[in-house]
Amino acid sequence: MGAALALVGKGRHFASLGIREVTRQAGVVPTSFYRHFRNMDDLGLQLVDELGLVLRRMMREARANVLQSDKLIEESVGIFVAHAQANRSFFLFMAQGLAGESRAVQEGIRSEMRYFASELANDLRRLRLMDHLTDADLDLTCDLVVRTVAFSLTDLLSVSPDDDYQLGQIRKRTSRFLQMIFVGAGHWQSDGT
Amino acid sequence: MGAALALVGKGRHFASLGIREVTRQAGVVPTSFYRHFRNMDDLGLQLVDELGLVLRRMMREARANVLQSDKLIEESVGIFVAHAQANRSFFLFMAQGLAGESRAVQEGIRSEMRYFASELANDLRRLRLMDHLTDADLDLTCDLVVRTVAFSLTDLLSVSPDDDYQLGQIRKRTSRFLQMIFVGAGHWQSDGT
DNA sequence: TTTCGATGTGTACACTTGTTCACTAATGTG
DNA sequence: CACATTAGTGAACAAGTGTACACATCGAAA
Repeated sequence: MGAALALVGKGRHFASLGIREVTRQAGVVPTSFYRHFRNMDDLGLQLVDELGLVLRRMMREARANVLQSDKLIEESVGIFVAHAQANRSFFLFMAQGLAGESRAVQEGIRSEMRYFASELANDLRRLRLMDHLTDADLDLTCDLVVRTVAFSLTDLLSVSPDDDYQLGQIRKRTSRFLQMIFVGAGHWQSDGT
Repeated sequence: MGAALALVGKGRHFASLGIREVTRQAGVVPTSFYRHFRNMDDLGLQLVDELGLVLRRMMREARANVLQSDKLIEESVGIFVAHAQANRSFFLFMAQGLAGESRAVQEGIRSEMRYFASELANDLRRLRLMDHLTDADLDLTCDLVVRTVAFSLTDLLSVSPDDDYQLGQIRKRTSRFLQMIFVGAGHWQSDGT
């Protein structure tokens, strides 16, 4: 799994990786692959599981740091960007998987995003922000937020990991997106604007 | 190019296609490939160019039909979904390319999206909607709109092309997203919040 | 009608690929 | 200690891969 991630991190697309290639990168003979996975799709699925852990770690850190801040959004986006940097290959894999060729991986990643969105909704409910929204509309908002952040992965991962200026731009732009969404949610009348 | 698209339409990922595979699908001998393209990346780039034409056609149709409607958003989303259905493989290719393995294709698709966003901004300016926004903030809004619609491709293309119920759900959800964004833009003060 | 440029063909070569099978080394449990 | 499980090995095979080169076909311009 580490080898596959490493190749993805080097710019390859997961769908184009082969068994031999992965085992070569892992410094192991091709047949060893079958001790752990049935095929590449299987490997992909297990990567999705690990991705879930990474996302949960990120969420925990966000919850710990964000509450005491008055700039919820900037702080959260900052943490997201930091994690995306620290786990570049994982997030690259995630971005690829959304339109990947394995239906199962695709569904796995979507499901992680749904979970993330629902946790976000819970947090907002707990903080009594957006109290005027129905549950359905709060879910809608959180889904949109998560999508927007996820899309920013494609920006994030296409710039050099140490181009601090561009990174800052992306952080700022993503924060503005979220601000605009929350302004919209703040003025949203739950019965058709 | 048609053969490559056909394979993508069948669920394959563009990054995993090989020259021989494509020529086989095209009913032509492998060496013929080199009469038209230097390699697969080259083919990808030419596909992006054609994708540009498809998008422009869509934009034209949207402009023709949307002006006389009071439901700008629903109408536009409807046209988008219809085109995505009619050119499934093209849009599949677009969704894949955003996180694809060819940097050039990636940049090409982004650039199409930028163009699309800027045209949208022009239209909104011409219609004198969102007149209170600075140019920069209008661009921001349109970028967010285009991203949101683009992301909905991953929903759209993962359901069966003739599951009308799901299709309707996606159309409705995407419309709500855009409504929320425009409510946000409508209440946006161009100097912070 | 000849000539030319674009497209397609057939053969060939050196690799790479997924998967199989029987075998060996390491690991931790009774 | 012995034993069972797990992980890794090496050789083998049929099939597929990218690419090179010389040759054939065809439509249009001369």
